[in-house]
Amino acid sequence: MLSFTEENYLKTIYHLSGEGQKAVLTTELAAGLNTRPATVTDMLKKLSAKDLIAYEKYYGVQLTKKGKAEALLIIRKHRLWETFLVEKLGFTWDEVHEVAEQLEHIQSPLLIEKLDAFLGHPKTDPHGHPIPDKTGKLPVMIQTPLAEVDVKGKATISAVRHASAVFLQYLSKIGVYIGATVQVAERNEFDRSVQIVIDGKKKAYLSREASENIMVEK
Amino acid sequence: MLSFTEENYLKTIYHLSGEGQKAVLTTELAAGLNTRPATVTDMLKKLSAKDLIAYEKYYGVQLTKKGKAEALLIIRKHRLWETFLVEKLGFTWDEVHEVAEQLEHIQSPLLIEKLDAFLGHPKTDPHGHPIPDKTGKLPVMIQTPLAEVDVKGKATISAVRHASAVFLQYLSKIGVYIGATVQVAERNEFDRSVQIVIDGKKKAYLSREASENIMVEK
DNA sequence: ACTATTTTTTAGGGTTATCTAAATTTATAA
DNA sequence: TTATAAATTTAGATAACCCTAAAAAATAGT
Ligand SMILES: [Mn+2]
Ligand SMILES: [Mn+2]
Ligand SMILES: [Mn+2]
Ligand SMILES: [Mn+2]
Repeated sequence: MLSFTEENYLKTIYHLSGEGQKAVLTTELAAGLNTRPATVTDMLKKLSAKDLIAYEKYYGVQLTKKGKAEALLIIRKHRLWETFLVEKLGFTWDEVHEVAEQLEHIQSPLLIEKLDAFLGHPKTDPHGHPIPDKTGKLPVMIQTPLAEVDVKGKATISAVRHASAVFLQYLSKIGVYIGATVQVAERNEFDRSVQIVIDGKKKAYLSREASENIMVEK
Repeated sequence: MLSFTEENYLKTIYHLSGEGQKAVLTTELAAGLNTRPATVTDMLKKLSAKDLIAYEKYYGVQLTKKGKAEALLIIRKHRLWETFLVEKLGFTWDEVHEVAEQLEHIQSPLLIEKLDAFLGHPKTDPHGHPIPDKTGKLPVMIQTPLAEVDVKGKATISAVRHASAVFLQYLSKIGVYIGATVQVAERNEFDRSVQIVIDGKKKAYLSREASENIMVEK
């Protein structure tokens, strides 16, 4: 069985590698886990011995099939719990991440299957992120950043790229939420900021950076 | 903040001391926590330094006011989660304890208050055990063991004393559940075993030991 | 190609929670 | 009261995880 710490390493490697594509470097991992490179090296040896990662000294690390499956299970639990907190307990989308960081480590296959059923087998979490099914399969999502939507183009907000509390609180304040319809009214070609209309009513201005972190379906 | 292990010590001291009355000895604690007396001694020094227990070498340990408050918070979380698992997720009463042992350590005051509200501020858990309120106050329960009910006497089953999976599964099998009405049809004076009638219909035989571990309200 | 810089690993410790075995203290019983 | 038994504590280690500082390897700049 994996320790709390080992699980966090696997999950972070998965995210930093772009869902398991490219290799992750020691320093990136140290930054992502808020720890020191020397500490990371220690743990990489341990995870490598357990066949959860392929580790090449000085050239970074990738998840093995086994490691990826573990990572996806933890992400499944994280996103199911976030969904529970919002849908059933009335948390706001900016309050759930920290609690889910703890709940994702609870060990009970029965619990997670019952929770999934209780929530009606959701496909996405409160941030629009896909929830892996029990075999680790991710629902396919066709999404583009709002930054790439043409002027006058309409789209539906389907996810946020980063789920930091300040960003989410800002989005709530200006009226952006998952499921909202947006139209790009105007794009400033100088700094790529946009003016949008939400649900055909509310107007809001977004910086290029904000619009790159909001994902839409057309 | 308390570690996982420290929390388990406080909770176990609370239970073994009879809700904080008598002192608990090192060996009892070692047995209750499935560890060695030497390990317990180490931890008692640590908890004592943190003013969570009053520890007198060779004469056992008692919770301080602070330690008791922490213990009651953990018990509150444990029992709320057990209630959630049964009421909302459809677990049976013999499946919840192990999972609640993990969930009770999740740190989030907001979570526990929202969970309490979601469950409708329950007073007791699936085993009939009282749930402390957020100030640590326990609802008063007037209960007697079924072993002490007079022959022909009627009562309502309100709790089980021990919540081990085998005992609970046995009770379910013979038709005993919290809220059931029981009448003691006959008591064998030789071994104090009883014959009971559940809800005026189902008959069952109980050993003295079983009847001492079933609590009723008259 | 050869320094200088950056990244990564190794060396050497520290903390928490655990253990077994030995020493000490308390309890029991002749 | 004094020896023996039982309970408890102390001594000495180990494992997991983390740290800083030093050494080694890889990369970049001339
Ligand atoms: Mn999250
Ligand atoms: Mn999320
Ligand atoms: Mn329990
Ligand atoms: Mn219970």
